[in-house]
Amino acid sequence: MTERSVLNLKNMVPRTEQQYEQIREQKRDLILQAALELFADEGFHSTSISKIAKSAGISKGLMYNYFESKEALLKEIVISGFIDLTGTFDPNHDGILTTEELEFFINQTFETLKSNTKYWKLYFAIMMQPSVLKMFEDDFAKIIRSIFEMLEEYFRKKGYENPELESKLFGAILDGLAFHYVTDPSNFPIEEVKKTLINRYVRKH
Amino acid sequence: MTERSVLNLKNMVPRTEQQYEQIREQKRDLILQAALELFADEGFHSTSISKIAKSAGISKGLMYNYFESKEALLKEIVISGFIDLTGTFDPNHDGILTTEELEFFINQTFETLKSNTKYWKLYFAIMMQPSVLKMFEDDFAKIIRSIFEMLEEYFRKKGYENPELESKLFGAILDGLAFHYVTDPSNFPIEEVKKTLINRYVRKH
DNA sequence: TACTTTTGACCAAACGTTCAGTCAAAAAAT
DNA sequence: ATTTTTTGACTGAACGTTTGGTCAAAAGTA
Repeated sequence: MTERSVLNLKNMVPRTEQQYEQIREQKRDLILQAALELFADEGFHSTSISKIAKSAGISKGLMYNYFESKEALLKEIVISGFIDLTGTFDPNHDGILTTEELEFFINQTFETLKSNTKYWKLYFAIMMQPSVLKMFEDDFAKIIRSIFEMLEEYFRKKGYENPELESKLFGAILDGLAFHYVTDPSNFPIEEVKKTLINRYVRKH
Repeated sequence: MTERSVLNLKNMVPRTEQQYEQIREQKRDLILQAALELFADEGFHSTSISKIAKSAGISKGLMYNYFESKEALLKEIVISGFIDLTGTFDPNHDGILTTEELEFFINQTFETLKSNTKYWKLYFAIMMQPSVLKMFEDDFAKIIRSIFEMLEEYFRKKGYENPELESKLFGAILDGLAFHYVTDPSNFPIEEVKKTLINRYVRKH
């Protein structure tokens, strides 16, 4: 105590920075979680800042201590989620997709589909709204393009007749399955579908 | 004019009513078209009644002469569009899907995808918002269920190992392709994908 | 005149955002 | 040990704006 006061003559801090930082981070996560849930369930425009604040157990005003705006809040949720989602593709970042990596990616995708359904919902909703999508497409485009290039190369290596077509078909199938799953999870045989997909694209050829 | 008044003795406002009706119908279609376009591009909540009115070339107040509310307007667009879309499935309404009918349905689906992209966009956006979807799910559920039942029966008849799984996979693939097409039509090889799909599901087995 | 159609000013409600001020907690001074 | 000072998380009333919806009046048509 006396030590500190000697050491911190200039820096007069009532609560330690660490403490503040910890409180802030926890609360930030709380807000992000509440916002994701509401954005996914009710849509971006139908979800008011007040509703998010209430769901996170804080005041409306405090929201603006943590996030610059409602848009900035959405942006952080969507972009960080997208990076999480696509991060399991080509995990060693060598630009080449092996059979094992593709199987791993499919497995991971279905795993996040179950564990993070809310994010997938939000993602699909955003992809359908050009006025909102503009906020993200720069961030998305690069990642998506590189994924499709690697997929194409994978199918070429595997001897498919039309690799470009096959890569787009594969992407569409994966998104279609995800779409149907989030629309009605209880009636979708996700495990069997996953097996079928792996059999069709990984084991064969 | 004198001619007309002679011809219409009993009906005090006869031919005029016809004219009015025709004008009304035309204007209604104009509004529906403008609204579909805006709802699809900007989203339901971001599209104001004023914007639709301006786009249709009429006043805001007149909108309420043609539609009870903004919600009723959306409802009519979505439901009538959905009926149009699914009407080409089992066209003779005998509850049984033939090979030719399935091929016809796939062709029709891809045709509407190209000619009615805006509707598909709106449909996907709505499917992702439970709070909005509630307005429609009663109307959708019956149709969707019957389609999947017929698909399942089709695959059973064709000798597929797991018809239920296969029908859900087929539905997901079709929606996935539609989703990717409306997201970026210019980069999607829709014709080749259609051929591949028909080859895979109609010609084989 | 009798009618329908059309307009845009108007309303209450809800929105995102701001901000003056409160508070508990901890450091510093006593 | 006690008191004072300093901090930033936190609140909610208030703001300007936009919204879906209404309505009296004007315009058009017979």
